Amino acid sequence: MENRATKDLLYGQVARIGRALASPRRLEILELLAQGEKSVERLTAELGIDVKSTSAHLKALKAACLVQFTRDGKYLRYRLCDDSVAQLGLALRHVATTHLAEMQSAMRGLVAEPGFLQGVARQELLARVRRGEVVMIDVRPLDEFNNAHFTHARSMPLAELELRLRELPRNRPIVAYCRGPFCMLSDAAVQRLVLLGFDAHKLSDGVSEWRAQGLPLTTLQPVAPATAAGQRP
Amino acid sequence: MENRATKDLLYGQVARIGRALASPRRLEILELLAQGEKSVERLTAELGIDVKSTSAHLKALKAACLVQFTRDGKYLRYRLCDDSVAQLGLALRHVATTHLAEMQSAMRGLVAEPGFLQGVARQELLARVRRGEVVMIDVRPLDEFNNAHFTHARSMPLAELELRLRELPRNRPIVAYCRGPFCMLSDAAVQRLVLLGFDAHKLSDGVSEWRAQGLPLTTLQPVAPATAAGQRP
DNA sequence: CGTTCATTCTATTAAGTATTAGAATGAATG
DNA sequence: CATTCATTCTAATACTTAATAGAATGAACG
Repeated sequence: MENRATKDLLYGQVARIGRALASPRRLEILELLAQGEKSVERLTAELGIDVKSTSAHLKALKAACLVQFTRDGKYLRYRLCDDSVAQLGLALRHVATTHLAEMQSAMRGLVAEPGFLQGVARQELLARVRRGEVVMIDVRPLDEFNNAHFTHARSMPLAELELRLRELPRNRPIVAYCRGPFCMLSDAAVQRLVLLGFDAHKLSDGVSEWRAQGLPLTTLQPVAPATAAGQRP
Repeated sequence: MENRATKDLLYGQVARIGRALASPRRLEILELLAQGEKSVERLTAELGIDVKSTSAHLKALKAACLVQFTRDGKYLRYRLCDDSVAQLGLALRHVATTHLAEMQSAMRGLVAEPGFLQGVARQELLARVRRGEVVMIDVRPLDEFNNAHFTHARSMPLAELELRLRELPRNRPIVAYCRGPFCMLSDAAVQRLVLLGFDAHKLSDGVSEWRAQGLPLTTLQPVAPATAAGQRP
């Protein structure tokens, strides 16, 4: 049956992508790369695993054409092939959080979305930030902020938070965001700020979520690198 | 490190979905179910595999909460949990066809998208169909047509094509579609019709693609069954 | 009760994967 | 040339998976 062979081939190719998405580590790498290019060394540090292991995962992602790299001096800088890869990650997370009960309970452990945000549409939140009624801080490392951030957000990396407390207002709400719903940088920031008496809240959206909703971002590059496959440069 | 454990848990859950998508068979099942509910027996026939094997794959999809079933007499009727599952399938196929070179070459074997469709926006095609300038046929089995089809398309299952040739016009273009870009029902129909002298063309879109673009569909059910998880009813 | 649809259990075979670790290699820097 | 970043190769262990097949079980039908 000719049909069978062709279908097996087509679905087999798609399944290669599925296989690349079947590892927690690789999903984490994709989320990190969605924040901007990163070297293998940097990824390794963020993941807290062996370099060789990172390299192996990157190889798998490259085989599925989800990431590319270019050499930059001694460093290899990896990035997502394309904005559609970030969208795929979003779709996957969306299905996961909607359908998997265990996921729900795991996320309850994280800092809850604040009451005053739950009822507020993203557009309205943005308007308040723009009017200065709410201060929005981006607690990711500075390079990720520079690569793309919510318009009107201020960079305030978690690592520098303690030293820069004076920059934060005590008379207005503060909203912190980071890489997305699974990233815990903003949880840590909010927890600390609340303890210090600030009116701090978490926004679980990250840049990918914001972009998918067509909300305003300030980006270094126009939108996406957008080329074909993950070949040697 | 508490962070690590939580992240592993979260990404581990998402990776379960990735694993479910890592098998060609299961992707094929998802595409079939995107056309509407089907019994295990029916799926088994379409896939051309062992019933036990179908059952095992369905179990895997159920574990990832991608499908649900209800009993209907002797039959168990499976369906996608949610429209977001179909969207995930679309996102996956999109990345695959864009990035994987081997996929491109495999698809070249299929009947090419006709020239007169390539430059035509979907809206314009729909307008022509509505005005009767083009006849659009849905060559999937009737139950799939009944579940959801492009508005103004006529049902003309491939199995009945030879017997119903007189219903087709010889003075106007015919556009055939089926389950999506990987389905070969419309390829077979177009090939046969062209051989018989009809001006027939393939539209590679299926109902999922059409829906994602917000184009008009006629559906049996409002939009989606939409409930929680794939538990025993 | 016998039949059909579907799942489960058993078991085997074969293939793939993650993790870890040590040693070697390649590419660019200074 | 020594160093750093990164990959590759090797190897061992352990786990997971797919396909297949025979036997048993459960659920509904008539």
